Amino acid sequence: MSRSNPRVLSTLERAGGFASAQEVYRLMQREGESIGLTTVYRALQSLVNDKIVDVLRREDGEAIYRLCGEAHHHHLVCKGCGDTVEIEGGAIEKWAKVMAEEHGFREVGHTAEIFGLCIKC
Amino acid sequence: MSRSNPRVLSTLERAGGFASAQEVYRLMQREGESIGLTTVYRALQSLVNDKIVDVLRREDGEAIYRLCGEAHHHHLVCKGCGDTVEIEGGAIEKWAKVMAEEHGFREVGHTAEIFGLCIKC
DNA sequence: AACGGAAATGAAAATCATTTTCATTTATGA
DNA sequence: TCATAAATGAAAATGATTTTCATTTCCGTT
Repeated sequence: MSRSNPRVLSTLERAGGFASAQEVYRLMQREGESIGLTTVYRALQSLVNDKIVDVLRREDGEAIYRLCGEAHHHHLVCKGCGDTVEIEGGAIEKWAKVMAEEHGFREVGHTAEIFGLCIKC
Repeated sequence: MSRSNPRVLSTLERAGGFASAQEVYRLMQREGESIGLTTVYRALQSLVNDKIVDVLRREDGEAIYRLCGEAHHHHLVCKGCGDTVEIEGGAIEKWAKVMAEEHGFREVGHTAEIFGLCIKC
């Protein structure tokens, strides 16, 4: 059931913990690993399901994957270079909770991301 | 030079200020407007260049456009039936601003969504 | 060791948004 | 009126991602 291919995971780690499926694939090719693009996609999806990996979007819409700690957090992403800072989301948690209650929603989750230009860009 | 087709802009407005290129196109078709998909894409790009329109990404990577002036709001989406409630995000705005400043980010935007099960589901 | 079914694999084809090409039409201004 | 630039859109190209499907690998059971 678990298609979380460990070779894909370790390649993603080696990539600095931040790469697209295509990049992971190319990296593995270059390193002589024998793997199919499809398998890379499936492994990444699986890692996302297992919450081992996070998925974001580049400005051009390409999905990028990265290792993710267990703690629930949010991201501050640079539109220019893609640099990412993990940030605290206490305010969001509260906001989501309040809003959901106000409208009678249960089993509530949320997503939140901030993007802008970092100092270097 | 300005390809900011006014018909596209007005359709985007009518769409609630939030739609993908494909959706704008379909909407215009349905309303009997004669326009090509290519032109819709070009018009939207142009509107973005002119800072009349903002571009974001859906979770699936599709680009969605919205009027810059539109009151910025967020969504509370039901996982069961898909019902959506527009909600105020004052807390988020502040949070995003503070976080961005803390890390020296400029030209900051954000996305935030809450999902859960509504009363009916 | 041999068998059988479930899961994993990957090549090739399909999908889908978006971009590019290019021939045609429309607008503009000298 | 003419000439040239800009706009248009159909069709083809692109590129990421998903699906299909035949094959292979694993594993537990005889």
